[in-house]
Amino acid sequence: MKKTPSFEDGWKVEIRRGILQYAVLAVVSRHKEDGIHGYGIARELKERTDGLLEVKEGTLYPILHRLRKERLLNVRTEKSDAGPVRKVYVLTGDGDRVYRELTVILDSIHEKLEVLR
Amino acid sequence: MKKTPSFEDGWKVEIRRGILQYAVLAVVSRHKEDGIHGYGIARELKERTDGLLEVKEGTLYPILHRLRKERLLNVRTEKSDAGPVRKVYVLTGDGDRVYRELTVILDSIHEKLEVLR
DNA sequence: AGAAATACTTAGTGTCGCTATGTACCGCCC
DNA sequence: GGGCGGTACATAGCGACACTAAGTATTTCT
Repeated sequence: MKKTPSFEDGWKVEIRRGILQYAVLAVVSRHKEDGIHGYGIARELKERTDGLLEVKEGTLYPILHRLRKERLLNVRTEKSDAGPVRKVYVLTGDGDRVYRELTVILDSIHEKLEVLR
Repeated sequence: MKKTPSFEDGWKVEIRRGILQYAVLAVVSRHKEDGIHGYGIARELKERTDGLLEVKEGTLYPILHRLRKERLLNVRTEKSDAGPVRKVYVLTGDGDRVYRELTVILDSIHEKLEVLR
């Protein structure tokens, strides 16, 4: 039985767009010098937002690839004590700059939406 | 000379996704019984958000068509004193319900993003 | 050996905002 | 009466991206 996406599902997908990339930057940013690996990002996103910003792997890894291509993240590899080699991400200088700019934009949008109400 | 979209442009496009449809609902919601026509929505969105949520017509009208198809908006026509016939939009019962649900979701996302920082 | 958790990858799909263009009606002014 | 600017709506084509779904690979525990 194929699950047809409900209208509400659609809204949630759309609203998440863009926000997710910002959320990833935010999580990486909290792990300043040490960095954090993809799987860990997924875990934090889920746990620290009570499941609201949970991401599937097929969503997260493309985001990480993009952010790396844009030079917002650097990657290094690291052996894991349980599982295959990890890719550990840290913010670049640009990444930190963009993250802070986006914070301003998002706050501003939220403020304007309140004005509209 | 073709203008290649910058990285920052890309972010703004993504972050607006979904938000715009909510913003349209918000504007229509403020004009409860009287309703408001498309062009007026565009004007309000631009003026009341200091240009931040300005929409081009090619963006707005598809949104209105979608919202109508989803039965969140009703339409009636109305003669204009300057220009062609207007389509005046009002929220349906469903529209009002979805608008309020989305308000909760958006506030919640904003709150969770602050937790992530 | 098999299961389970960890960890990353990628192909295919649908949606949506944007650009660009087209259509059409009105009032004003020379 | 013809042009112009503002009003008002419609749509084709495009690129970006989250999602679904499936696959690969490594380690630990039983």
